[in-house]
Formats: sequence, C-alpha cells, structure tokens
Amino acid sequence: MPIDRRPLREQIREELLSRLDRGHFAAGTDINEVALAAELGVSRTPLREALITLAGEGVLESNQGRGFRFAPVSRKEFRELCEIVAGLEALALDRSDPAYLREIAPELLRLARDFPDRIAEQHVIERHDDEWHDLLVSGCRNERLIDLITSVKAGLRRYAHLLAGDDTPLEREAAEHCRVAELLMSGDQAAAVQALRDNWVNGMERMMSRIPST
Amino acid sequence: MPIDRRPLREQIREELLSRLDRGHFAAGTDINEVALAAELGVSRTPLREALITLAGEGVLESNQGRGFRFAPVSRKEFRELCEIVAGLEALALDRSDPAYLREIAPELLRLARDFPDRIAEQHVIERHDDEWHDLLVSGCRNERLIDLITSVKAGLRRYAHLLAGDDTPLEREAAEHCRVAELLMSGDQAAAVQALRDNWVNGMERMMSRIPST
DNA sequence: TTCCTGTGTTTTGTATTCAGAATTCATAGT
DNA sequence: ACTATGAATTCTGAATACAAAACACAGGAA
Repeated sequence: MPIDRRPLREQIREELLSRLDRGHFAAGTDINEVALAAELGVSRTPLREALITLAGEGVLESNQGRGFRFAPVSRKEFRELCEIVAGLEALALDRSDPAYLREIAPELLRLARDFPDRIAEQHVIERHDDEWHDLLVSGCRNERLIDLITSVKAGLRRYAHLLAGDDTPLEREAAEHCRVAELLMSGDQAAAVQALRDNWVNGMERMMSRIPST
Repeated sequence: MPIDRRPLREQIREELLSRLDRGHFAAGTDINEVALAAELGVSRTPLREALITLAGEGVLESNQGRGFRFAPVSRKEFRELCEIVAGLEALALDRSDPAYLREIAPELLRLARDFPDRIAEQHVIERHDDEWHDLLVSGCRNERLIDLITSVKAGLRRYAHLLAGDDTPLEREAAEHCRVAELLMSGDQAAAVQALRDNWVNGMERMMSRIPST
C-alpha cells in the first residue's frame, strides 16, 4: 500500500474537519494551539498552517493577537453560503457535458431513491448526500470550479450537525434529488439546473429554523 | 496615523500580490523561501503562512517536498477562472438591492466613460477596471460572496500583465461597462446581469490569444 | 464601591534550529 | 558515450525557542 506522503497541514486540516462533523467543537469557541497540537501529536507549526487554510475557507476566523476560533454560526452566514454553493453547483451543472449527464442520470436516480432511511446515522446521511452532489458535478471540466465548490462547502460543515433528528427534511431532499435526476434523464439540462437551485434554496429554508438566532 | 497592526502574513501576501501585478515573478517559477524571506526582511514562518494562503487562492501551487511556485498560466485555467468570476459577479449583481443599483448607476456610467485612455499606464488601467467592478458589486449584502470574488480574482492577477499593449480591447471593455451601467439606470436588472456575464465572456475571448499556448 | 494601574501568567506571533527529502554533480561501470 | 549509483548540497517540512501581545487579577486611589 502507498504510504501517506501528504504534508501534515493537509492531514491536520482533514482531521479537524472530521472532528467538526462529529460535533467536537462548539461554534464560537477559541482554539488553544498548544493544547490542540499536543492532542493531535504534532507541533504548532503545521497546526497553524492548517488553521490558516481553514480560516481562508471561512471555517475559522482569526483576530490579531487572539488566535483562531470556530466562526460562530448564524442564519445570515448560512444563507450566504447556500446562495453561493447553489450558484456554483448550478454553474457546474450548466457547463457539464450533456451526454455525460445523461449517462450518469440513472445512477443519480438510484442514489436518490436509496437515500438512507431514518434509521441511518447522521454521518451516513451526510456522506450519502455529499456523494450525490459530487457525482452530479463530476462531469464539469472546470477543475477550478470543482475545487472551489469543495472549499466553500467546508464552511457549510459547521452547520451539518444541526440537521440531526427530524426526518421529513430528508424525504424532501431525496424527492428533489430524484427530480433533478429525472430531468437529466429526459435531457432537459436547463430545467435540471433550476431544480438544483431550488433544491439548495429549499434545503436552506428547511435548515433555517434550526439555527440559533445567535 | 494608525500604525499597521495586521499579522505579517497578510502584509506579505499583499506585497507578493503587488509584485505579481508588476510582473516581478515569472509564472511557473519556483519560490526560494529563504531568499524571498531575506528579501522581504521577515522570517520563513510568516512567509510560508502567506504562501499557504496564496496557494489556497490558487495563485500558487505546492508540491510535497518541492515547495511553492507560481502556478503556470494556461488558457484552460484562465477560461475557468473567468467563468467562475462571471458567475459570481452575476450572482452578486442579481442579489443586489435594485434601488441601490439605480443610485450608483450614474457613477458607474461616469467611471466607464472616464476609462483611462491609451496613454495611461498599465496598473492605472487595471486599478480603474477593478474599481468599476468593485463598485458594481458593492450593493450585494452577501459578504461571503464579496470575499470569495476578491479571493478568486487574486488568481486572475497572474494574467493581468498580459493585457498590456493593445488598445482596442480597452475600448470594448469601456463600451461594455457603459452598457451595463445604462441597463441599470433603466432599471432592467436582469439584462444588466446578462450584460455583465457577456462582458466577462468577451473580455476572456479578447485575452485568450495573448496567453501562451502553454 | 468602582475604576484605574501595574504585575504576573497565558497564549499567540515570529524567529531559529533541526531533520529529512529532492536535486545536483561527479564517478564508475557497461 | 551513456547510464546508473552515490555522495554532497540545497531546500523544504516540522519542531523548538524566543518575543510580544492579550488576559487575569490584585492592590490602591478617587
């Protein structure tokens, strides 16, 4: 097996995002660099590099002399991020090869129908949702755009755990995914783009009430 | 006067971008950290932090064990970046307050007509162009989006100097800006959004031929 | 009491040092 | 002549050390 030869800052970044998904960090709390570095078993240098990367992605914020902290969640920011990702994914879908889209449409439909039912754990659901969106935009040849989407979505991870609990949102989500897939199968790309936008807007609305008003 | 109390990494980042604008760095060349740090009069630590930030923005690329280098320019990447910025600015304009847009439309028109003539130096033209676009999206309340646009545009800076020389592109650019402004004055926001997209697409086409084929 | 001030502690920001990977160059073997 | 091997060098990646800013708290003056 190939051994992991990526720089530590990247591994640290992923570990932190993973912990964020699992709700390890409360939004708005400061990060103690020495403590976190010790916990991760690395020195402060690569840890700070990871923190700076995450700050660039909007997951963290930094203040001069006060270090880093997880940016507090807010409805405003969540709306802004959803708006951006909606626009970017729509753009990606719009610029995808129609033939390729028709090709993957059945798989998209299958995934949408296989949406994990209520018994599934939180992170399983999220992974499944990500998988669907990733496949959807996989036909876009604009690599920069794909990277950007991934990066902006990292900022959304702070909101993921808020989804836990209720089931009806998931069913709606699945239904909307089905609709996008069906439109792609019928070859109506423009309509699919619009349906995707709607999916994001609706998903945003569904989450909105769960976000503490600040 | 207030003294500069921002972290070094930010100052370094701006200095590097500024030098990039002035063509100090040839695209595709490696960065020697010790040499550059010495030249800037700082240590490698904050320099590396700035480099990592720039890598996150796509201005630089990094390879394990090989450090950082200015990402080589390519038509593909340029097209990708323009497509993204076009989409983002269009989104920003679309989500702006119509009343505010009508308010700034005259100023936008004035700026477009005052487009520096051929005698002006390169960086004056670029600054002027940036100013126009910044004002255009200044009415967008999506702060995250504004930041993102700024960040993606940093990646475009590597292409700015290629614009030097020819004049007709500038006249076209000015004419298109006028058109956007006029549409905003007439209150037709949707048409203005489309004109802005066209502006980016056309600008991209105008630049395309100037980019070395690899 | 309340507010200011000064001192000690904690934590970040920056510099320096150390270790290891990549590159270069010289040399030996085919 | 060309390739392969290996040592020397250069540079990055990571750890540690140092400096300075922010924070906490105690003591004193209004």
